[in-house]
Amino acid sequence: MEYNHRDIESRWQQYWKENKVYKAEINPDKPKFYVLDMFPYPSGAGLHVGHPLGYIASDIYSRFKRLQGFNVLHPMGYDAYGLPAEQYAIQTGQHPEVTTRQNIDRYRSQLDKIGFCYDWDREIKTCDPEYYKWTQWAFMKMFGSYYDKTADKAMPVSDLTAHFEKHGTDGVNAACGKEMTFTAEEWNSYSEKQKSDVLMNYRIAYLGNTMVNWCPKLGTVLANDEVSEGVSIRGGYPVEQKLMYQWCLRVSAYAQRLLEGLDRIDWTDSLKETQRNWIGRSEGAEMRFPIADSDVELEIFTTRADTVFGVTFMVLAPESSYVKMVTTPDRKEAVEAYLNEVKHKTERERMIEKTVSGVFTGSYAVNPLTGKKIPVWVSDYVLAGYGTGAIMAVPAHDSRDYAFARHFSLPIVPLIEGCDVSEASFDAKSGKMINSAGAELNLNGMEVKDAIAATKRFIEEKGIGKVKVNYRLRDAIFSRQRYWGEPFPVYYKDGVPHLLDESKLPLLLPEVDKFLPTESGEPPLGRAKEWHTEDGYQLELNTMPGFAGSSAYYLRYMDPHNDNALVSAEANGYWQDVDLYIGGTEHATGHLIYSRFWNKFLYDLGAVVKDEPFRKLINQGMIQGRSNFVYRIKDTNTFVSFGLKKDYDVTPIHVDVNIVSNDILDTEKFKAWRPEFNDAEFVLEDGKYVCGYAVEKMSKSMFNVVNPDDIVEKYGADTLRLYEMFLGPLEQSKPWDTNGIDGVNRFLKKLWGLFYKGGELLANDDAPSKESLKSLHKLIKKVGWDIENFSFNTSIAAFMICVNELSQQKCRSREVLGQLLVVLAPFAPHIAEELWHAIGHTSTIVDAQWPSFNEEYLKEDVVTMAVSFNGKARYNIEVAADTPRDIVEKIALEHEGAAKWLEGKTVKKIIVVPGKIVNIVVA
RNA sequence: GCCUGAAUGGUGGAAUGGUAGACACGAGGGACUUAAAAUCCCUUGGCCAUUACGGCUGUGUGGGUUCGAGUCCCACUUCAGGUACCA
Repeated sequence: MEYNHRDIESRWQQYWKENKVYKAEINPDKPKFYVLDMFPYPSGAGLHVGHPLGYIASDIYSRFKRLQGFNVLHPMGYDAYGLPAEQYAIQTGQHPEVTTRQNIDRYRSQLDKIGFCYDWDREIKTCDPEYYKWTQWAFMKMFGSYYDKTADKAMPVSDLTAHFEKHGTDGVNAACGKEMTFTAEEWNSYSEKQKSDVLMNYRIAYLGNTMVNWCPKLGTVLANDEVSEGVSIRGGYPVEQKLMYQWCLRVSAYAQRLLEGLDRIDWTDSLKETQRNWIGRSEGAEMRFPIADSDVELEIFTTRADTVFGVTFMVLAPESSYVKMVTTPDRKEAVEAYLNEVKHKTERERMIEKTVSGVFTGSYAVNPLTGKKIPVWVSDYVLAGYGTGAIMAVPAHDSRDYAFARHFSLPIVPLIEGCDVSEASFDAKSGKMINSAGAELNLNGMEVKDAIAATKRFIEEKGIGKVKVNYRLRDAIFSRQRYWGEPFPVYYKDGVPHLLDESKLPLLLPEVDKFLPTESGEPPLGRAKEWHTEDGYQLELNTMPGFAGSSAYYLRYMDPHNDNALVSAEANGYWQDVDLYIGGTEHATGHLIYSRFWNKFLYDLGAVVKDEPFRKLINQGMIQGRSNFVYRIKDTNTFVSFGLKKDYDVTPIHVDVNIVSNDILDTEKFKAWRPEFNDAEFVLEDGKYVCGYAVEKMSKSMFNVVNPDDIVEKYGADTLRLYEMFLGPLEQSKPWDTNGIDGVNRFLKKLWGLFYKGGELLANDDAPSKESLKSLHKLIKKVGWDIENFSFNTSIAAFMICVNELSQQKCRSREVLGQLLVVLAPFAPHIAEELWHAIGHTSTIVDAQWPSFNEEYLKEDVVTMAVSFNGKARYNIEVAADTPRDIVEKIALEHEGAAKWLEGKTVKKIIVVPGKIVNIVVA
């Protein structure tokens, strides 16, 4: 009987499915283990071989944990809301739900062929009302909460209003958009609209006027992580800044907790560092600079309080509200002209040009430490959204201020001993202070670090400013002007937003005639005829962004069909959190921040038991494409082989990788590939046409897409799984190269050959030989260690070695072969299951027990040790494994070769590494 | 600019500070075959030898620590990824 992967794999996949072998249920008698993949967005292109990489790794880990006796939760689902389906709908009129369902079906069939151990009964789709009910629910809870900084957690807004009624803002310590002060009387006299506006300043989900990334081509706003270098990540369309009234989530309130939480989770240092940078905590001081002859005070933020004696001008962001207050009448025209100029520059232009520009406002600020008057300028290098939107400029010690000062010929005062500011600023935070003495504060001679501390202390004492921590992390913009997303459970009554009653959830996405904005520029939901409450109030027209549905999906898997809660206390109490999360790094500053925020919020509510959702996270590398090229001689239809192309004037042309094998082109298939190549001619080398290659993104236009279905059809799922792991370290990005897949396929055939010869089963009940046990236990030890360390590629090498050894030993022991199969089962479950039953087992290998290895079998009787002189290996000696050190030394020195290396030298010392090395140090 | 990470044969990649190149691909040679495919065996970092299970050299560059460094430390070069007028 030959190894027939088609028959074996379909048969066992069917069996696992029918018997619900992978169903996970709460079992308090067993320890739980939750393994999660980042769920995919089902795109129209289907899966290519890069997608399953992480899924295969998590599948191996899940199966391994299960064999070890854990109750494993390993679910899968779809992040089903998204722009591509909607763009497609706009073009074709096809409802996004239809497209999405088709794509999901395609994904499912592709995934099924690879033999994953998902519990499909727990499948979720973010566009399913049963699921998005809980996305809407969480939004309502956020709307109904504010962040209390004293309690350091989210609290009900009703607590806040109760406080306002009694004490106004007195004693309130809450995260908010801007500081507010009012009395209880004032609060009580406010209209409903006014109260609503005030509360928006505190709610965790709030409506706010914010500068957003507006993408006119997509007709929607985008989050910061959906934009890169001034263009949208999806589609690559230009993005501009626009002020809009939008739903936002007060993620910034959680900045400190998001930062601290990183210390308690097992993620890579680089990913944690990326998040730390994104959160961007910086400690500094806020300081007030009064404007001369005016009541206005400029509040600025600085991390370099020590440089206050070197401030030679002030700069305001163009969007800053200070600009109007300080511009003098004679400068009004110039300032307005500048603001207008800046407004019409897109983010992209600003970034590319990076030219210095600005305008003087006509006002002067007074340095509170020196009393000197300094000019106030406006420039677009200061950002409105960070700090206070105003800075004190210290050109000697900040490169941006330096460029500005040089451009406008403003003075530069060095503050650090020995620094040279004739060519560039001195930005380093080290050295001794000079030129920094005022009437009340003298920093001269201090180290920068001490000077910063001294200045902070001084300004707090004098009431000039206060110590302040700033974060770069912004609130998340939560509105999208799109159709294909979760509707907000919100309606408007007299311009005031209200929540729907919880019993009305889920609020279903309505039908529309077209998926485009309305003529009046409203989002697509403006087209829905019945889009209002029973009593006629208008429902919210925006929908939620992509990250809404993916922020808590891991919780829903714990209890996917619960209609009364996102997750029951019982299910959450048992499954707790994700023990292992596998996915790409591209989510580092998007999903992985939002999820952590969302989870912490739910934790504050008491809805979940863990405040960090993902205990350990592994990032699988990206699989890039490997494109092949043919070289056409200019103005001909003749193609020249790679090695000879230098002799001709050629144009490289992408060629479909599926008609190339080991970089050799199948010239007949090439002629048939496209009509224009039908009469192609070739200049060959050694009778072959050799193609060039390049590593590029895997995409249709490069003709380098490799479909997993084709691999499964030709070699089988087990071969695909092994080969994907064998390509290299999981976390490393690498190009897909089908060359080499024969190696792992041969391995599976050899494995099969251990069990069958002809049609005859070879396994027997003979006692296993000592060397077979050694081969086996070496494998068990190695693979167990490898899986825990995600070093799957080296495991596969170990399997190959083991099978070769057992084959040479003619090992047919049922016991040894059985344990080999159990160890292999996480990697190649189909063939393992098949052979497991072939040698007489009746229960599935999925439920077998991971074998423990026995060190006794691994011990060597005789070991070979390398003898080296001054570290250079010279000859080997063989000694019994338990030979004492002094005897080993003696044997090494008595070796026939020793004399040659010892001639005329004296032995200084001998280092013995048992079982490995004897190093003789000679003079 | 800043932050990560990487650099080892023709290729993908192995190596708790202990004989670098496991395992695999590719290539070359051989067996079987009318032939091909499949399968099996041998060789395969470079250089020099080939009477020798022989010598030299070798993990981006230059230093250092060590009996011993691909691995640790310092400086540098190159590449990849992330991030940026964040004061």
